[in-house]
Amino acid sequence: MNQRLMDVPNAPSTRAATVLEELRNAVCNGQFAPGERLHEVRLTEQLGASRTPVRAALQKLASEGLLDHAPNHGYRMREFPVAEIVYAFELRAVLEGLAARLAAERGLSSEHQRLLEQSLYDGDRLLSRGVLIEGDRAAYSTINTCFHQTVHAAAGSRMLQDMVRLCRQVPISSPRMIVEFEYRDVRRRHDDHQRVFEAILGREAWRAEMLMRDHVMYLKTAMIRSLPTRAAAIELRYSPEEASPE
Amino acid sequence: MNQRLMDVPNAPSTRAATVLEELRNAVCNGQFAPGERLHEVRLTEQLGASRTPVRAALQKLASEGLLDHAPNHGYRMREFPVAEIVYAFELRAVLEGLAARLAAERGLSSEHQRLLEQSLYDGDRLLSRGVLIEGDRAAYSTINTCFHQTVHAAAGSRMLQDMVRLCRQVPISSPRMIVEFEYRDVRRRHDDHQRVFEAILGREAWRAEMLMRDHVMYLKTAMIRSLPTRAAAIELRYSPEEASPE
DNA sequence: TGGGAGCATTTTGTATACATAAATGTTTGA
DNA sequence: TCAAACATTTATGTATACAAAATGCTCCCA
Repeated sequence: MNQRLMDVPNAPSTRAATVLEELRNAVCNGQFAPGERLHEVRLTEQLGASRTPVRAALQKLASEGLLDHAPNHGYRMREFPVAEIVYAFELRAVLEGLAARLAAERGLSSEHQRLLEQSLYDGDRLLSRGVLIEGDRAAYSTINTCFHQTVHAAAGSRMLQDMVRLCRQVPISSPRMIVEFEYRDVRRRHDDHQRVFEAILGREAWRAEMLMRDHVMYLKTAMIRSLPTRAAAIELRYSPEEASPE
Repeated sequence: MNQRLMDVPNAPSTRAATVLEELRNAVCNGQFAPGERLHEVRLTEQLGASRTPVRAALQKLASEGLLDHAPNHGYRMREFPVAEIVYAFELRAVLEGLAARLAAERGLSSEHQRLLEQSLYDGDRLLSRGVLIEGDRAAYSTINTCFHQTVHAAAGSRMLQDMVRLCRQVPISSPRMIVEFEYRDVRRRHDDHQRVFEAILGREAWRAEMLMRDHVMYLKTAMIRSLPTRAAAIELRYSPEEASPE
């Protein structure tokens, strides 16, 4: 049986959870400039809760890598240079590649298989018209998320799931990254999904890994293509700093 | 110049930092049984601080994945089945592989190159006797850590470094994993380092990734070999659960 | 005997007062 | 005019009191 079917979806029971959710949204949507300080008392007024839950939220976000914290100096918004955003995609690529491989090695549960087939079917239907219309963007995003999350779940490692989540919540700060959404592009991504699914189902571990990895790398290149200024692209030709390690 | 050379090494300035350090050690060394509850007040007495810093430490450890937390139900020690520990090695393998590739793509700073050469030189010296003596274990551990951390730093991604750190602090609970420490074994690992370094220095990105990845996978197999009971090994022939995803 | 309602206890969540450290601004001396 | 030291302000760290939720227990009743 499906446990927890009747749960109220994500009703934050405690004030700490509410505050955390609001703060995370604010942080991820670029409400704070890089390096900006987040004063506890100011947030207190802004969020309508005492310092305790606010501090809890700040600590959590800091440990997720979104904020910086120095003892007795409070929290600051982290800076996310373009290079770090690109690295997040590289990380996702190897992590999701690993997830696909593990899923192939373990095999799919019937429920996971059903979910994957469902999302492939929905994608087929969406693309069957040959053109994309208003609202398809959100619909495909849902389908896409379902496919990926199911693969992560099928890999069976909580740590892996957590890490992918961390990669995905990196604030795409400056250039409000708009991933391309032309028919050809979505078609390509959907075909990728199809192949990954076949590889997992056929227990072709190595192939599943490579396909998924390249699938995410494709997103990376799309993101880089969408960078508005040439300056951002130049920022990517980083060179190693002479800073001392660790 | 080397900045921060005269720092007192890791003197935890605040009580919260002290408590966090102590609690993390306790948790990682298996002081708590899987599923055991960690009462705030009890820890308060045990650690000699009020609930505030204790709670902060608990929250941090929970967000690192070492503890579980349910609102109004407190914190519990997480369970780490053998499979999850093996997954941690798989994760390390792909993450450190990525680190080696990025280091090769970016190129080494002179300081990073120096550190890598130093650790290789030290390893050579340690192994030149042809046998291992008392104390070599700790010495090689230091050398090994230096090599790996330098590669991570050379990759230039903080998120990557954080994730590797998470992988490395998984509590090796049940079978107090003793990695083999025979001469042949250490020799092999040292040779791996040598090759990885050459690949990075020669900007052979793909080769660096594969070599590092396999280097860590070798550790994984050594760990599995060292599992005491056959029961643990059987535990690895996991099959997908029929649980509902997400 | 079994089950459940209701109270007591325990434990966590929240607010807040106080302590302490940083940052700021001002005064004073050369 | 500048700088160093002191005083003031501000912000974070810590402790604790109170509120609310969960747990466990007793006792009653069918």
